[in-house]
Amino acid sequence: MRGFERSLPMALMRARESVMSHFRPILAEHDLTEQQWRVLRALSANDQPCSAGHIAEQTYLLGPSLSRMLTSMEDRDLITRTASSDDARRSDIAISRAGTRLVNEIAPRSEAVYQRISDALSASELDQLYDLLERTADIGEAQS
Amino acid sequence: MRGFERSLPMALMRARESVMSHFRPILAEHDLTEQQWRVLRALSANDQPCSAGHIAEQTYLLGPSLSRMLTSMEDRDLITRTASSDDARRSDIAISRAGTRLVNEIAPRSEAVYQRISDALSASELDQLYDLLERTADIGEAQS
DNA sequence: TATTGTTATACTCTATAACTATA
DNA sequence: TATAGTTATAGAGTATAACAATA
Repeated sequence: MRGFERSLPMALMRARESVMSHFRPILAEHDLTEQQWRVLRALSANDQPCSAGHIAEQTYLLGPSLSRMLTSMEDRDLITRTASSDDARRSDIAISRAGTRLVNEIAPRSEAVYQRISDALSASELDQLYDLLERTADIGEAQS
Repeated sequence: MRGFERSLPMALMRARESVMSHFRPILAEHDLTEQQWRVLRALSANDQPCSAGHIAEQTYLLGPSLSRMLTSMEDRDLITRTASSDDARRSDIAISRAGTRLVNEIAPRSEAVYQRISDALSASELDQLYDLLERTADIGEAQS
Protein backbone atom coordinates (compact mmCIF):
# COMPACT_ATOMS: atom_id res chain seq x y z
CA MET A 1 0.00 0.00 0.00
CA ARG A 2 1.05 3.57 -0.58
CA GLY A 3 3.12 5.12 2.19
CA PHE A 4 1.51 7.34 4.77
CA GLU A 5 3.08 10.39 3.13
CA ARG A 6 1.36 9.47 -0.10
CA SER A 7 -2.10 9.39 1.47
CA LEU A 8 -4.10 12.26 0.05
CA PRO A 9 -6.56 12.50 2.96
CA MET A 10 -3.59 12.71 5.36
CA ALA A 11 -1.84 15.34 3.25
CA LEU A 12 -5.06 17.35 3.17
CA MET A 13 -5.44 16.95 6.90
CA ARG A 14 -1.85 17.98 7.65
CA ALA A 15 -2.24 21.13 5.58
CA ARG A 16 -5.56 21.95 7.20
CA GLU A 17 -4.25 21.27 10.71
CA SER A 18 -1.30 23.51 10.06
CA VAL A 19 -3.47 26.40 8.95
CA MET A 20 -6.04 25.84 11.68
CA SER A 21 -3.43 25.58 14.42
CA HIS A 22 -2.72 29.24 13.80
CA PHE A 23 -6.38 30.09 13.70
CA ARG A 24 -7.89 27.99 16.50
CA PRO A 25 -6.53 30.15 19.34
CA ILE A 26 -8.22 33.16 17.78
CA LEU A 27 -11.55 31.31 17.70
CA ALA A 28 -11.05 30.10 21.26
CA GLU A 29 -10.61 33.69 22.44
CA HIS A 30 -14.08 34.35 21.13
CA ASP A 31 -15.60 31.12 22.43
CA LEU A 32 -16.24 29.75 18.97
CA THR A 33 -15.79 26.20 17.83
CA GLU A 34 -14.51 25.51 14.34
CA GLN A 35 -17.96 24.40 13.31
CA GLN A 36 -19.67 27.51 14.67
CA TRP A 37 -17.14 29.59 12.76
CA ARG A 38 -17.96 27.70 9.58
CA VAL A 39 -21.63 28.58 10.06
CA LEU A 40 -20.84 32.23 10.72
CA ARG A 41 -18.58 32.40 7.65
CA ALA A 42 -21.19 30.75 5.47
CA LEU A 43 -23.88 33.16 6.64
CA SER A 44 -21.67 36.21 6.27
CA ALA A 45 -20.80 35.13 2.73
CA ASN A 46 -24.47 34.80 1.79
CA ASP A 47 -26.19 38.14 1.36
CA GLN A 48 -29.56 36.38 1.50
CA PRO A 49 -30.97 34.60 4.55
CA CYS A 50 -31.08 30.88 3.87
CA SER A 51 -32.47 27.59 5.11
CA ALA A 52 -30.87 25.23 7.60
CA GLY A 53 -30.50 22.64 4.88
CA HIS A 54 -28.51 25.04 2.73
CA ILE A 55 -26.16 25.86 5.59
CA ALA A 56 -25.72 22.17 6.36
CA GLU A 57 -24.62 21.56 2.77
CA GLN A 58 -22.22 24.47 2.72
CA THR A 59 -20.59 23.68 6.05
CA TYR A 60 -20.56 19.87 5.88
CA LEU A 61 -22.51 19.62 9.10
CA LEU A 62 -25.29 17.13 9.70
CA GLY A 63 -28.83 18.37 10.28
CA PRO A 64 -29.09 17.37 13.94
CA SER A 65 -25.68 18.88 14.78
CA LEU A 66 -26.53 22.08 12.99
CA SER A 67 -29.96 22.26 14.56
CA ARG A 68 -28.51 22.29 18.06
CA MET A 69 -25.80 24.73 17.07
CA LEU A 70 -28.31 27.16 15.58
CA THR A 71 -30.27 27.12 18.82
CA SER A 72 -27.21 28.01 20.87
CA MET A 73 -26.03 30.58 18.34
CA GLU A 74 -29.46 32.19 18.39
CA ASP A 75 -29.26 32.28 22.21
CA ARG A 76 -25.94 34.09 21.84
CA ASP A 77 -27.51 36.50 19.36
CA LEU A 78 -25.05 35.59 16.64
CA ILE A 79 -27.78 34.64 14.19
CA THR A 80 -31.46 35.31 13.64
CA ARG A 81 -34.17 32.86 12.69
CA THR A 82 -37.43 34.07 11.22
CA ALA A 83 -40.29 32.02 9.84
CA SER A 84 -40.07 31.68 6.08
CA SER A 85 -42.95 33.34 4.24
CA ASP A 86 -43.38 30.81 1.44
CA ASP A 87 -42.69 27.53 3.27
CA ALA A 88 -43.69 27.26 6.91
CA ARG A 89 -41.39 24.29 7.48
CA ARG A 90 -38.35 26.37 6.73
CA SER A 91 -36.95 29.30 8.62
CA ASP A 92 -34.82 32.03 7.14
CA ILE A 93 -31.50 32.10 8.91
CA ALA A 94 -29.23 35.12 8.78
CA ILE A 95 -26.23 36.47 10.59
CA SER A 96 -27.08 39.09 13.20
CA ARG A 97 -25.44 42.47 13.62
CA ALA A 98 -23.46 41.12 16.57
CA GLY A 99 -22.47 38.13 14.48
CA THR A 100 -21.23 40.39 11.70
CA ARG A 101 -19.32 42.45 14.24
CA LEU A 102 -17.67 39.28 15.51
CA VAL A 103 -16.70 38.21 11.99
CA ASN A 104 -15.24 41.64 11.32
CA GLU A 105 -13.30 41.47 14.54
CA ILE A 106 -11.78 38.15 13.62
CA ALA A 107 -11.22 38.88 9.92
CA PRO A 108 -7.92 40.81 10.26
CA ARG A 109 -6.42 38.02 12.36
CA SER A 110 -7.48 35.60 9.70
CA GLU A 111 -5.75 37.74 7.09
CA ALA A 112 -2.58 37.55 9.14
CA VAL A 113 -2.68 33.79 8.81
CA TYR A 114 -3.14 34.16 5.05
CA GLN A 115 -0.15 36.44 5.00
CA ARG A 116 1.92 33.58 6.33
CA ILE A 117 0.60 31.31 3.63
CA SER A 118 1.46 33.92 1.04
CA ASP A 119 5.02 33.88 2.32
CA ALA A 120 5.24 30.19 1.50
CA LEU A 121 3.20 30.10 -1.71
CA SER A 122 3.15 32.57 -4.58
CA ALA A 123 -0.17 33.97 -5.77
CA SER A 124 -0.19 31.71 -8.79
CA GLU A 125 0.71 28.69 -6.72
CA LEU A 126 -2.15 29.48 -4.36
CA ASP A 127 -4.49 29.78 -7.34
CA GLN A 128 -3.22 26.46 -8.57
CA LEU A 129 -3.78 24.89 -5.16
CA TYR A 130 -7.38 26.08 -5.07
CA ASP A 131 -7.88 24.74 -8.58
CA LEU A 132 -6.44 21.32 -7.77
CA LEU A 133 -8.46 21.13 -4.55
CA GLU A 134 -11.65 21.99 -6.39
CA ARG A 135 -11.01 19.36 -9.00
CA THR A 136 -10.28 16.83 -6.26
CA ALA A 137 -13.53 17.79 -4.56
CA ASP A 138 -15.39 17.15 -7.80
CA ILE A 139 -14.33 13.52 -8.18
CA GLY A 140 -17.26 11.19 -8.48
CA GLU A 141 -19.64 14.11 -8.96
CA ALA A 142 -20.60 12.94 -12.45
CA GLN A 143 -21.43 9.36 -11.56
CA SER A 144 -24.14 8.07 -9.20
CA MET B 1 -13.51 39.22 4.18
CA ARG B 2 -12.62 36.65 1.56
CA GLY B 3 -15.54 34.66 0.21
CA PHE B 4 -16.29 31.22 1.52
CA GLU B 5 -14.90 29.68 -1.68
CA ARG B 6 -11.63 31.41 -1.03
CA SER B 7 -11.20 29.93 2.42
CA LEU B 8 -8.27 27.54 2.33
CA PRO B 9 -9.40 25.45 5.32
CA MET B 10 -12.80 25.01 3.66
CA ALA B 11 -11.25 24.10 0.31
CA LEU B 12 -9.05 21.54 2.07
CA MET B 13 -12.04 20.20 3.92
CA ARG B 14 -14.20 19.92 0.81
CA ALA B 15 -11.48 17.98 -0.99
CA ARG B 16 -10.95 15.70 1.98
CA GLU B 17 -14.67 15.12 2.49
CA SER B 18 -15.04 14.24 -1.15
CA VAL B 19 -12.29 11.64 -1.02
CA MET B 20 -13.40 10.29 2.35
CA SER B 21 -17.05 10.02 1.32
CA HIS B 22 -15.93 7.31 -1.08
CA PHE B 23 -13.81 5.67 1.55
CA ARG B 24 -15.92 5.88 4.71
CA PRO B 25 -18.39 3.15 3.68
CA ILE B 26 -15.46 0.77 3.21
CA LEU B 27 -14.21 1.53 6.72
CA ALA B 28 -17.71 1.18 8.13
CA GLU B 29 -17.98 -2.33 6.64
CA HIS B 30 -14.96 -3.23 8.75
CA ASP B 31 -16.12 -1.40 11.87
CA LEU B 32 -13.30 1.09 11.72
CA THR B 33 -13.50 4.79 12.47
CA GLU B 34 -11.44 7.22 10.44
CA GLN B 35 -9.15 7.70 13.41
CA GLN B 36 -8.60 3.99 13.94
CA TRP B 37 -7.77 3.68 10.26
CA ARG B 38 -5.21 6.47 10.60
CA VAL B 39 -3.54 4.53 13.40
CA LEU B 40 -3.53 1.30 11.39
CA ARG B 41 -2.10 3.08 8.36
CA ALA B 42 0.60 4.75 10.42
CA LEU B 43 1.61 1.46 12.02
CA SER B 44 1.60 -0.43 8.74
CA ALA B 45 3.81 2.26 7.19
CA ASN B 46 6.34 1.97 10.02
CA ASP B 47 8.41 -1.20 9.83
CA GLN B 48 9.55 -0.62 13.40
CA PRO B 49 7.28 -0.75 16.46
CA CYS B 50 6.93 2.72 17.93
CA SER B 51 5.74 4.64 20.94
CA ALA B 52 2.26 6.04 21.54
CA GLY B 53 3.67 9.55 21.38
CA HIS B 54 5.06 8.93 17.92
CA ILE B 55 1.73 7.61 16.65
CA ALA B 56 -0.09 10.57 18.18
CA GLU B 57 2.16 12.94 16.23
CA GLN B 58 1.76 11.08 12.98
CA THR B 59 -2.02 10.77 13.19
CA TYR B 60 -2.89 14.12 14.77
CA LEU B 61 -4.63 12.42 17.64
CA LEU B 62 -4.42 13.58 21.24
CA GLY B 63 -2.78 11.35 23.81
CA PRO B 64 -5.91 10.53 25.79
CA SER B 65 -7.93 9.75 22.64
CA LEU B 66 -5.17 7.56 21.30
CA SER B 67 -4.70 5.81 24.62
CA ARG B 68 -8.30 4.63 24.69
CA MET B 69 -8.21 3.70 21.04
CA LEU B 70 -5.10 1.58 21.52
CA THR B 71 -6.80 -0.30 24.33
CA SER B 72 -9.80 -1.15 22.18
CA MET B 73 -7.63 -1.96 19.16
CA GLU B 74 -5.55 -4.27 21.30
CA ASP B 75 -8.75 -5.94 22.48
CA ARG B 76 -9.66 -6.46 18.83
CA ASP B 77 -6.19 -7.88 18.18
CA LEU B 78 -5.43 -5.26 15.56
CA ILE B 79 -2.28 -4.12 17.35
CA THR B 80 0.20 -5.42 19.88
CA ARG B 81 1.71 -3.60 22.83
CA THR B 82 4.87 -4.84 24.46
CA ALA B 83 6.89 -3.22 27.22
CA SER B 84 9.82 -1.26 25.82
CA SER B 85 13.19 -2.65 26.81
CA ASP B 86 15.09 0.62 27.26
CA ASP B 87 12.36 2.85 28.76
CA ALA B 88 9.76 1.26 31.02
CA ARG B 89 7.40 4.20 30.60
CA ARG B 90 7.05 3.50 26.92
CA SER B 91 5.54 0.52 25.19
CA ASP B 92 6.39 -0.64 21.69
CA ILE B 93 3.29 -0.62 19.57
CA ALA B 94 3.04 -2.57 16.34
CA ILE B 95 0.38 -3.73 13.95
CA SER B 96 -0.65 -7.36 14.46
CA ARG B 97 -0.94 -10.01 11.80
CA ALA B 98 -4.73 -9.60 11.83
CA GLY B 99 -4.27 -5.85 11.56
CA THR B 100 -2.02 -6.28 8.54
CA ARG B 101 -4.55 -8.63 7.00
CA LEU B 102 -7.26 -6.01 7.49
CA VAL B 103 -5.12 -3.32 5.88
CA ASN B 104 -4.40 -5.60 2.93
CA GLU B 105 -8.08 -6.33 2.57
CA ILE B 106 -8.94 -2.67 2.45
CA ALA B 107 -5.99 -1.57 0.31
CA PRO B 108 -7.41 -2.51 -3.11
CA ARG B 109 -10.62 -0.63 -2.38
CA SER B 110 -8.50 2.34 -1.40
CA GLU B 111 -6.67 2.07 -4.71
CA ALA B 112 -9.99 2.16 -6.52
CA VAL B 113 -10.66 5.54 -4.92
CA TYR B 114 -7.21 6.72 -6.07
CA GLN B 115 -8.08 5.54 -9.54
CA ARG B 116 -10.95 8.00 -9.53
CA ILE B 117 -8.64 10.77 -8.44
CA SER B 118 -6.24 9.83 -11.22
CA ASP B 119 -9.09 10.26 -13.67
CA ALA B 120 -9.48 13.85 -12.57
CA LEU B 121 -5.82 14.77 -12.02
CA SER B 122 -2.80 13.85 -14.08
CA ALA B 123 0.20 12.27 -12.38
CA SER B 124 2.15 15.52 -12.49
CA GLU B 125 -0.80 17.47 -11.17
CA LEU B 126 -1.13 15.04 -8.29
CA ASP B 127 2.59 15.44 -7.56
CA GLN B 128 2.12 19.18 -7.63
CA LEU B 129 -0.85 18.93 -5.26
CA TYR B 130 1.20 16.93 -2.76
CA ASP B 131 4.00 19.46 -3.04
CA LEU B 132 1.72 22.44 -2.47
CA LEU B 133 0.01 20.71 0.44
CA GLU B 134 3.34 19.92 2.03
CA ARG B 135 4.51 23.49 1.70
CA THR B 136 1.22 24.67 3.18
CA ALA B 137 1.69 22.27 6.07
CA ASP B 138 5.13 23.74 6.68
CA ILE B 139 3.97 27.31 7.22
CA GLY B 140 5.09 28.67 10.53
CA GLU B 141 7.46 25.78 11.06
CA ALA B 142 10.49 28.05 11.05
CA GLN B 143 9.25 30.61 13.56
CA SER B 144 8.32 30.04 17.22
C1' DT C 1 -46.58 10.50 0.29
C1' DA C 2 -42.28 13.22 0.39
C1' DT C 3 -39.72 16.85 2.51
C1' DT C 4 -37.86 20.09 6.27
C1' DG C 5 -36.37 20.41 10.43
C1' DT C 6 -36.19 18.95 15.33
C1' DT C 7 -35.72 15.67 19.12
C1' DA C 8 -33.83 11.30 21.04
C1' DT C 9 -30.09 8.32 21.78
C1' DA C 10 -25.69 6.22 21.74
C1' DC C 11 -21.17 6.60 20.67
C1' DT C 12 -16.65 8.67 19.48
C1' DC C 13 -13.40 12.22 19.68
C1' DT C 14 -11.65 16.67 21.67
C1' DA C 15 -9.62 19.01 25.27
C1' DT C 16 -7.68 19.89 29.85
C1' DA C 17 -6.24 18.48 34.15
C1' DA C 18 -4.72 15.20 37.40
C1' DC C 19 -2.26 11.21 38.33
C1' DT C 20 1.25 7.18 38.06
C1' DA C 21 5.46 5.39 36.96
C1' DT C 22 9.82 6.07 35.27
C1' DA C 23 13.89 8.79 33.72
C1' DT D 1 12.27 17.84 38.08
C1' DA D 2 10.74 16.44 33.52
C1' DT D 3 8.67 13.06 30.56
C1' DA D 4 5.41 9.11 28.79
C1' DG D 5 1.35 7.43 29.20
C1' DT D 6 -3.11 6.64 31.45
C1' DT D 7 -7.33 7.93 33.81
C1' DA D 8 -10.99 11.35 34.86
C1' DT D 9 -14.28 14.47 33.35
C1' DA D 10 -16.85 17.63 30.62
C1' DG D 11 -18.35 18.91 26.38
C1' DA D 12 -19.06 18.89 21.33
C1' DG D 13 -19.90 16.55 17.04
C1' DT D 14 -21.25 12.26 14.37
C1' DA D 15 -24.61 9.27 12.98
C1' DT D 16 -29.16 7.00 12.71
C1' DA D 17 -33.76 6.72 13.68
C1' DA D 18 -38.07 8.59 15.00
C1' DC D 19 -41.08 12.30 15.00
C1' DA D 20 -43.81 16.70 13.94
C1' DA D 21 -45.37 19.93 10.80
C1' DT D 22 -46.00 21.16 6.26
C1' DA D 23 -45.90 20.56 1.24
